[in-house]
Amino acid sequence: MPELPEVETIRRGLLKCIVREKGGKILEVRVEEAKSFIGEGAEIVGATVVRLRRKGKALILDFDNRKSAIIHLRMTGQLVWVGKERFAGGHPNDNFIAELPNKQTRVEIVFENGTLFFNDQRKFGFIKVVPTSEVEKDSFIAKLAKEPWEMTGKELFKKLQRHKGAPIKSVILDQTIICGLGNIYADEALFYASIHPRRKAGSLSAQETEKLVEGARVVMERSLDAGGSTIRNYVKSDGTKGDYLELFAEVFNRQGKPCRRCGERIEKIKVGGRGTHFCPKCQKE
DNA sequence: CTAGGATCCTGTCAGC
DNA sequence: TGCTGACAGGATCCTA
Repeated sequence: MPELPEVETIRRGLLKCIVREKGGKILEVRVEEAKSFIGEGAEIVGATVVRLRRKGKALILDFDNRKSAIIHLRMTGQLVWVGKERFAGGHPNDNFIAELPNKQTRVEIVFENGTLFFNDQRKFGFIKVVPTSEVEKDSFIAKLAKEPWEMTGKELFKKLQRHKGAPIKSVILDQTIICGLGNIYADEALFYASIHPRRKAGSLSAQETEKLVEGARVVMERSLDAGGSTIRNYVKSDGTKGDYLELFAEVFNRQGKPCRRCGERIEKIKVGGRGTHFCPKCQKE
């Protein structure tokens, strides 16, 4: 579930918790689910986090011993820091505020000043320890395309021609084409650009493609602004769950509700096996 | 090479 | 109250 803005929000939040002296050294790594941790926990015991990076939806912890941890949350992963303060991000469920560890806790990284919990209901996510020099060679990282802020409309337009028969929604979900969008922001970006999600990628004009890249930037920035504060509120709260989607989503999860641009009812269909939300009037096929 | 579907896994919700 | 099937903010693997 977590897409680029959620991962970036986690990165910013964890900067204050685990980098250098903030979290201190790692004392112990507890792996509760073997498939959630690739490598040996012992490789990072005694190490300190010196840098937190993000590549698309992947979070990268660089340690002071030439090792790095690549973390991918996939659908239901979440990271919860429990120290003096509590900070949580990723898949929004009750684990944000629940007692930890619990049934969904897959890995615990115990620092001197707190513990980082990696929870993941569906076990699709993972933490992978590799030499820092090998991060860029990782099979997933190496294939990542540019993020929308670095990509021009022209570049995307050119890439679309190689997948001209596929629905545009499916194409922009492919991280090797454009990096960072997931199911929410793909729908939101298409709405922004007034493009029907089932349109063949090859049918988009250069101008539409330009608008689509712009939309990707805008909707993710909007979420970044909303997400950061909402997650803080979420954690600080007494247990009330705020739906931060409501703060920025125009179409996602709004099926049956009126389009904020034209009043038409938002529809939900299936595209490439994924639930897809759009306005039939603003986004003509 | 591309496009599309199945698959990994657990949990929740709607409908009977 | 069970049971069943659909679905879930991701990515990869397999097949045609």
